[in-house]
Amino acid sequence: MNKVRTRMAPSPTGFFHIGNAKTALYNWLLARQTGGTFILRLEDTDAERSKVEYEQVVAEALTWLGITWDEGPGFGGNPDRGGYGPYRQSQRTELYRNEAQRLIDEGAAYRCFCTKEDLDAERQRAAGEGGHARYSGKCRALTPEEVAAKGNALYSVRFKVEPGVTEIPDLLQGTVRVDNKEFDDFIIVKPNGDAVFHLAVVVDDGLMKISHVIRGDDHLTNAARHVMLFNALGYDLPVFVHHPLVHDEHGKKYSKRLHGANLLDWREDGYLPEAIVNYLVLLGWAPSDDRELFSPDELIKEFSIDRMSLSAGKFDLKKVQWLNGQHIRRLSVEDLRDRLLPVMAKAGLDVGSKSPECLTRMTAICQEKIATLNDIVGMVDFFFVAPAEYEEKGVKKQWKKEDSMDRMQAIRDAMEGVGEWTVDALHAAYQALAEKAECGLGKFIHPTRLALTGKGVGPGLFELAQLLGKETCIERIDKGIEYIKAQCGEAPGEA
RNA sequence: GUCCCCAUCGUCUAGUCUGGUCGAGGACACCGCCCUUUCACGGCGGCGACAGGGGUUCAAAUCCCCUUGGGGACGCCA
Repeated sequence: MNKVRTRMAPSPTGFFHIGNAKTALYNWLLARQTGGTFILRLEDTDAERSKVEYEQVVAEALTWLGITWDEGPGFGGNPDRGGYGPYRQSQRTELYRNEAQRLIDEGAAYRCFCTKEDLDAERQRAAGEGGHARYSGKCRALTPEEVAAKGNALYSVRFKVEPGVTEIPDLLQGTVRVDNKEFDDFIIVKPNGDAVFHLAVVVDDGLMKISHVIRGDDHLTNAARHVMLFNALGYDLPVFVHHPLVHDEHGKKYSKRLHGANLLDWREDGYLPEAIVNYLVLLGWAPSDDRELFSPDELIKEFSIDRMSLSAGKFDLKKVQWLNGQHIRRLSVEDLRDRLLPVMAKAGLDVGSKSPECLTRMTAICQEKIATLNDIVGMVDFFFVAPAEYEEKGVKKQWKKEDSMDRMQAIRDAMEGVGEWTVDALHAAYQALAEKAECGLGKFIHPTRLALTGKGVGPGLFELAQLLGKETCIERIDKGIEYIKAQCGEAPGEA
């Protein structure tokens, strides 16, 4: 096989779609595992919708995922990278015009003087007759004299579709055959001189020597047009791999309007890029064994086109969450801590007020409990600020019982008595407490948790108390006692 | 409507090419139980699928055909 050259060719017309990410991943994976080249190309031929800031978004999304490109456009005034540039289609218009002219000269394309209005009317009529709209081909037969007679009239360039059958060599789908009569003579250059997508991709893929075109199967029909163009232009045909689209939970193409359609939504929601990479790849590919947890490096090693799936996968939030939790657990504490810091800071927690050791410890006692980075906030907020209020359910259960006050007093005393403030010492103190009262540990642990954190759930109590420090713990127990006096004093619970 | 693609538990899938080892395996979710100071994590168990119909064959989830269902494409968007 010749050197593998794959590309990702998004159009910078908005955010980076989750489906684009999946496509980018397969292209990147193949390039990386074969020692090939991965190319980023910006398909910005639609000047109406393409915007420079969206290019930035593409780069940011790819970078977040850990996808690096070997060739591609320069950003922020930097030069392009790679010997097949430029990598922005808007900078390749000359190339397209020349190739289009070549097609005209060789009789494979022709000028069409029909106006948009003409065509719309034609389409309307066709729709009314139930048939589907297609160009009549009326300019195809224009003689050179007739063309000359048009003078400076605007024209588009159409590709001449010849009768026959076009075969799309697709590594995943097998060879797909389409009868050319399914196509009308499609436009390859707009009247303003800009290339249409079909011409641009083919010229680019051909000239950039792309070996594998891996993309969503919404392009499968387009591929037939592209094959015709490749052949007419005399370029080597790449191998195609059309993979199924990512579907939403209802089985439709994942809509742009859905949360999560924007790849960066996942970063926002506290997901690890490696988890998203893992999930996305698994959505259209399966390993030969039962493993499901893969690091990007492992994916590079294991990925293969022949184990990609043919049917579309619905996006399953629960599974991504699970996978994210798995990846979180696999991180080193320090790594996890560093990823958690910005999340905490963004939530308003003053991380600067804690020592690195303290933050590491905080991370350690939560690592098993969080599914997303964002989950950390509710797990550690009480380390930064004393609880302003207590969870209603907890108060009812822990502080409104007849013996609640006695327990809290006993807890306070026990804490006072703890010499070295360690997890083990605390554990021992509570055990003694429980034994004396002849009940389970929980009877003392839960009221304590409520006083210290204001909540019913969180990290292990002894670990959290140890980190909080003796003084703070006793302070918060006192506050709890005051609260019970004030709120629950006159109205002891029925139990 | 036309063309193209697809079809195994609720979901993602293994198994299909090279029929028998599949009384269909794994994972998420769900439901129990265990562990346990909560929530998680972890462990154990349960529920749960070859879309339907015809063939071919000694034998079909696997091969062929039809039906049905789903998706995608039919732009001077990409």
